[in-house]
Amino acid sequence: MGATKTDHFTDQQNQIATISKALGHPARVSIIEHLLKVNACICGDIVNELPLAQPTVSQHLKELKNAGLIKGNIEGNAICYCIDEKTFEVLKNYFSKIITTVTKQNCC
Amino acid sequence: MGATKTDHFTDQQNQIATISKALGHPARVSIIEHLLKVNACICGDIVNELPLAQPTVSQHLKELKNAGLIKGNIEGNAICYCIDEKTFEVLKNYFSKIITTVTKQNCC
DNA sequence: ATTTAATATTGCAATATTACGATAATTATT
DNA sequence: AATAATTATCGTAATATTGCAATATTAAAT
Repeated sequence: MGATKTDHFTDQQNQIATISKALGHPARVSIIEHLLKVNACICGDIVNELPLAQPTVSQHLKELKNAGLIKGNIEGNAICYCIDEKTFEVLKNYFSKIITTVTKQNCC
Repeated sequence: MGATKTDHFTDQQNQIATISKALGHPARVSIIEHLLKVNACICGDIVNELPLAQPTVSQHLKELKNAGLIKGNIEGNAICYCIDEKTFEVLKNYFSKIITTVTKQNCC
């Protein structure tokens, strides 16, 4: 089959999975790091930075945006993309909770 | 094509992507949460908890293990799986760094 | 109104993932 | 040694992802 039965899982589980999935490709991690490096938000020169064609980069940006990891503001005919910390905080808080819960218990 | 050119990205970018990808499926997030819930580490009753067949669960466990998110200890004829905090800490620290870097800069 | 520049969309091929039935492997119990 | 219990692997079908050329869209500049 191959159908992912999202309806069998909680909203939070699906949310964490969706965000994580968006970060599950090195090109998208690389885009995030580039947006971080250029201090202010940047637009289309991500294409020049990555070894990928323009449509491919555009597609990756779309996925990051859908996951809420970046936001894009139209500036003239260019689009200014930048990181959306809120979504990263969701992940960070989730993992923090896991870590503190685990260390309290004795395992294997 | 569809080939993911991992060699074009840094080791850290590939590492973050690999770990994130493993968490990029609600079933695997659900497995992590179940391991967390049952306090001590648990073995095969994950199959009973999830709406998935035994081979599917086994496959998901394998991916979580390959990503370093869980570890499995043989206990008799069963296998005791538990969370490996170290890998979650890698993610947490990475996202923490992103968050602090972003909030320092003014964006869009 | 054309042209130019920047980004998105479409269409398609290659590959990867997901899921599960059937079966194998491993170990404990009888 | 045979059986039962537990987990892994194989094979395979359905679906999703990745990547890019070609093309469309959008907005500024001429």
